[in-house]
Amino acid sequence: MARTKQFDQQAVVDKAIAVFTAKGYHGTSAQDLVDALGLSRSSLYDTFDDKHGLFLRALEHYGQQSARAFRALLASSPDLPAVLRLFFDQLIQENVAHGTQGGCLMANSATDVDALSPAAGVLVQAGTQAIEEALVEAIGRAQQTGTVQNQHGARALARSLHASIVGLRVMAKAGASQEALEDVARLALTLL
Amino acid sequence: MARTKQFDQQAVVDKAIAVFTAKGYHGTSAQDLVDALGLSRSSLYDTFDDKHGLFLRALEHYGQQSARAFRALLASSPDLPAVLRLFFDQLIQENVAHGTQGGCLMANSATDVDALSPAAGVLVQAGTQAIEEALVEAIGRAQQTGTVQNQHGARALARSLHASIVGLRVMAKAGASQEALEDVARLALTLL
DNA sequence: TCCTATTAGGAATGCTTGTTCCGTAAATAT
DNA sequence: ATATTTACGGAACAAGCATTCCTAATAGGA
Repeated sequence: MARTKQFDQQAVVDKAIAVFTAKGYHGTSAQDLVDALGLSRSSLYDTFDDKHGLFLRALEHYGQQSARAFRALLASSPDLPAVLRLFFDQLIQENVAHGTQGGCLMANSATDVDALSPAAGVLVQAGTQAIEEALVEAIGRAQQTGTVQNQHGARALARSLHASIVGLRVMAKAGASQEALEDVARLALTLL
Repeated sequence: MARTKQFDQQAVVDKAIAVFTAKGYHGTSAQDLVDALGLSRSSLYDTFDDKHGLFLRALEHYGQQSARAFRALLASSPDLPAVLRLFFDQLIQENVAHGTQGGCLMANSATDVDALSPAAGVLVQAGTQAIEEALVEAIGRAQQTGTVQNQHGARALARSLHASIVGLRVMAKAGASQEALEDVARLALTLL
């Protein structure tokens, strides 16, 4: 019947994730998006309704993508503490390499969730919950095989670890040193 | 020689802290500030140069104020774990009462420090550092009296606790349940 | 091949933003 | 008491914002 879309919608959303992560929602202008995504204003508004619609899509996609990746990582080895140590190391290396730049769209959005929409709040809650569930499952499995001690419940451990991960990310953006981040990671893992 | 300022500069900065905390820097307009601070545009620009100048003042003042309050709290009793438990309880109650609203201007600013100025980055770094130092001193003292175990260094413990506090705040804004926040607090304190 | 639905591009719009400017009122120093 | 310096309030400004609309190009179905 008609012309097909000339751009990969998924790829555009990925680029939008990068822009929103770097500049924040309010700090990103429509012009910024047009420049970075490589499509016209009209296509942008036709496809995503408006700036906020694109942001929601980006947030949703980021949440699903990061949860999936995290779940895969946790399942990649039976030695959960080792996997998490690796995860923390990578996280720290990223932050050392990129300085205060980069970061987590979910955490960034959480801090100004009031200034965003209720819909964004729902997505943030869902995203963080998904990470927690992934950790709960992995810790539960590791506790059954004796890889992780049973002193604390799997869910409590998951929440604690998650808070440490989030805290580490924020402290990294606040300009913490590599040693500081390593201390955070090391002590967080002693709870397992 | 001339007229004196008719408003309390400190009080104005305090109000600005509240506005910036609630709406974020980019989400706060000059009109928002005029409405909330109760002074005219010209007085605002005469006194603080511009919006960003006021923000820096607010950030600096918030950092000093919260560090001072935190230091006082930590010194209020020789039983450091009990004091910190109380601190966490208060933090959780605040977040339960006010929902996702409120929060920490320092943490909020840290997440979009890229979109702000280098000067803001310096203030964020100084603010977080002050909190860490307060914790290091208090933990060091508690370790000497045997109130806190010596298994981990004071600085590592301070950094770990700080990350948990920050993580807890962000998770609260992300819509975490009271039980989740309590789990985070409880496990963070087991390291002492 | 022609028709038509739908894209892309970009000019145009109205609104909000941060900031400045000016006339007026007020307070202190002499 | 007066002069002078300054804060004050609000109107005014230019720039940037998100969004819409119109036109021309394009790709697929008949």
